[in-house]
Amino acid sequence: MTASTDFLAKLNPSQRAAVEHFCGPLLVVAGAGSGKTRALTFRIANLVLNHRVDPESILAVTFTNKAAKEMKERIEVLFAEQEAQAKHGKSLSALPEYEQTKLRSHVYKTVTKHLWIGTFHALCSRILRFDIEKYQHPDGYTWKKTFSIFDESDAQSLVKNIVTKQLNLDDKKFNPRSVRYAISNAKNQNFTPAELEKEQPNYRGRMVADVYRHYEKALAANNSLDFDDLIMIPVKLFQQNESVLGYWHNRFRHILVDEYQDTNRTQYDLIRLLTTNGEDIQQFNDWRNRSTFVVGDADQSIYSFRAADFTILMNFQNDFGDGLADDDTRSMVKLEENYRSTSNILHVANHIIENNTERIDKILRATRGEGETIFCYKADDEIHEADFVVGQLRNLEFQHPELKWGDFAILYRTNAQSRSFEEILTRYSIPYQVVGGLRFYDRREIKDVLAYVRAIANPDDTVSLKRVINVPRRGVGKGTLDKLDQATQTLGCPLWEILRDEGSVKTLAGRSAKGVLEFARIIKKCRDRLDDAKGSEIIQELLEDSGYIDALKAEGTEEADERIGNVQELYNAVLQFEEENEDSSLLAFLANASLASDLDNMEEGNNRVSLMTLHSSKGLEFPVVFLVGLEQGLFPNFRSLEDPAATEEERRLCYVGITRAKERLFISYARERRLYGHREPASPSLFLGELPVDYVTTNSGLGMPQRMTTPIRDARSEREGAAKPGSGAHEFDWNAGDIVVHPSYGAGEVTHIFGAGNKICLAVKFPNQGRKIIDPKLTKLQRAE
DNA sequence: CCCAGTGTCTCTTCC
DNA sequence: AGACACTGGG
Repeated sequence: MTASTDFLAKLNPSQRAAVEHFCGPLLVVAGAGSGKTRALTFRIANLVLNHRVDPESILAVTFTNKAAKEMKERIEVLFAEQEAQAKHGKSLSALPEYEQTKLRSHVYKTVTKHLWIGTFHALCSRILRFDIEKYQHPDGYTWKKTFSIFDESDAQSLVKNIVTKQLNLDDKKFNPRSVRYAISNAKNQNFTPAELEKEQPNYRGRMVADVYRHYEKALAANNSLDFDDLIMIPVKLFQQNESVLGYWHNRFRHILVDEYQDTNRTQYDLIRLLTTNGEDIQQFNDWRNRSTFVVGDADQSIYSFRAADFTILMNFQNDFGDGLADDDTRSMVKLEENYRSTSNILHVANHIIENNTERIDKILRATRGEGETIFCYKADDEIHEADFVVGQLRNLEFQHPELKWGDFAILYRTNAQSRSFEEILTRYSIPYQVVGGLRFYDRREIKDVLAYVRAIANPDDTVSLKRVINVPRRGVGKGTLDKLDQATQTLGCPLWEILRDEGSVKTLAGRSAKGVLEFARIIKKCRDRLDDAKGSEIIQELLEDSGYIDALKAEGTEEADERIGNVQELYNAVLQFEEENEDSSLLAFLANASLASDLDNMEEGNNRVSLMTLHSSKGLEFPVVFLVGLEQGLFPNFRSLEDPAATEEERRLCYVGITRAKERLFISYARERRLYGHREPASPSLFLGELPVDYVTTNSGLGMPQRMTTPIRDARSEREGAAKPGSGAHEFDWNAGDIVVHPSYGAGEVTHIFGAGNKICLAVKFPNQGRKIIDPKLTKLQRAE
């Protein structure tokens, strides 16, 4: 392959600086629509083409599987283009189709196949397939390569069982869901049960830690991991085993992380360990042939509910970087040109996000024309709202021949809001796709079949065995299951150890023994073929043998037919997986299925209106966006109303939604909405009051939403006064531990200092408000003694 | 052991 | 309104 720089000419200067930065740390602060995916893909291409980096030593972390797939695709095209120029002196598209295919498959074999691109979860599960057997849990548990990945409902029923059955706790006080959430949170911060207990030294903390301990034991007994383990266990393994860490550290010399503002503590630890080989981050400076390149935007941090912490991004300069101010630093680049949206849309977005106090200074410059104004619609109820949206949709599609159904998106805060839109879209026969909600892999029949497969691949997976031991009905009821359970507890062995032994089953199960033995026979038979048969063959056999399909056929209902169809689709997915993947084992397929999100199925070019939550929409863009349900309690969600930090996250979510739009943006809300089957009055969202009046047209005059007076507003007016040049941060020399007084939050303690020079930001902990990030240039802080 | 009928809770957001 | 867990009669 010939070295080439002409593809870099397509980049703007800051993009180019980011892409061409070779070794060392780099933070790319990339606003919405500033071409960060482009920077990432071009960077990978540049590393391989111009710096001769071995594709195997590149690790790129994306936020979704879909993004990973797209990135591989784009890199493949980029390389094929280079080769087409070098070999044929023509552009790729000018070549005959068979030449194109040939080139692309060559690129696949030599480059893209060897790149590790994926989500934290997918990449970590790959690492674990190599190394999990070397991991030692502090309580002595170990795992095998055949581990299962439990989904959220598996995890929750495990927790419920521990709370109610094993520890006899009151499940009102220790609601399994919130306990599970607390455990997940602990794992996302790389806390062991003991560390969690230390963090919360009270009765509840002790109890949750105890559940956590039992939960770990149960996972180990099933040779299973939950989602959080996929990341935490590699981290703990790296911390305890130098040679394992050394291997991966040497292998991954160029690390790229997208959406860095949404990483949590454990994910950060992983990146840090891989970069420094376990050396203290402050001491580490051996960047020869190595880079750690992260891209993010603190204004788009929307995952704090799964322990994402955007101060990790703000700390990058101190952690990995040179810690110098913007003008001098060599470890930060800002992408501030927005290529996506009209300037009207951008203005509205910028205006909204300015209401947040927790942010770093960033300008998003428009590169496009003004465009249309934003339209804000007040509806009577959610049906009327859907009528409005679909009416606009049809109008625009009719009037603008260039607009296709696939160019429209309806974005909402909660999945439950999709229904009213679906009904009306169906009525007008407009094709649509709902992204999210019930995942394909979460359907009952799919989970059943996958439970069979998991049980076959992982003999210790008792949870899966129990799920399907009586599916279809084999006369194995609760009584029998209890007896089997008891036996496993007494013997301390997995369920399968009992099932495999005919004598034991006959003794324990009595009349049900026949069904249990039949089940055991099926599992065993399929398991025996694991080594020599293809996964698809085993599944086919399983579906016949188990009578699963026959039982559905016998039902004869429309619902059962649909389930049969879904199972068929699953089978097709296995076939496709085997075709597309190097490692096409059932284990690999299962991992893929566990980590698949509904977004991954979303197809572009199938020309359907997209319906999805704001969270799912991150990273996407649409010519026309409808942002719906802007009501207090819905968006911002009622759980965040009391907490200013949570409200700010909702506002970032709103910012994400607005910045998805390229040409047109519609915002809507209803006066009344159905909730739990009852009509409830609704009031306009706080965010409506923050829209810049001159940029918005409405159907009801703009007096409507009352502006809320909150401390946040006060902080803003403060800011306008203070943001003059001259009033600098140089006056003060800030230190961690300083006590300051904030105009609206009162006294607090400085805990961190971000940035340097006149670009300094402070993290201040207020007794009642929690931690805030404050720019002392914008908000006057008084120093207290 | 299985089914049908009743009661309970829920709507954050996702890998 | 709808999904899901629990209970009691067959």
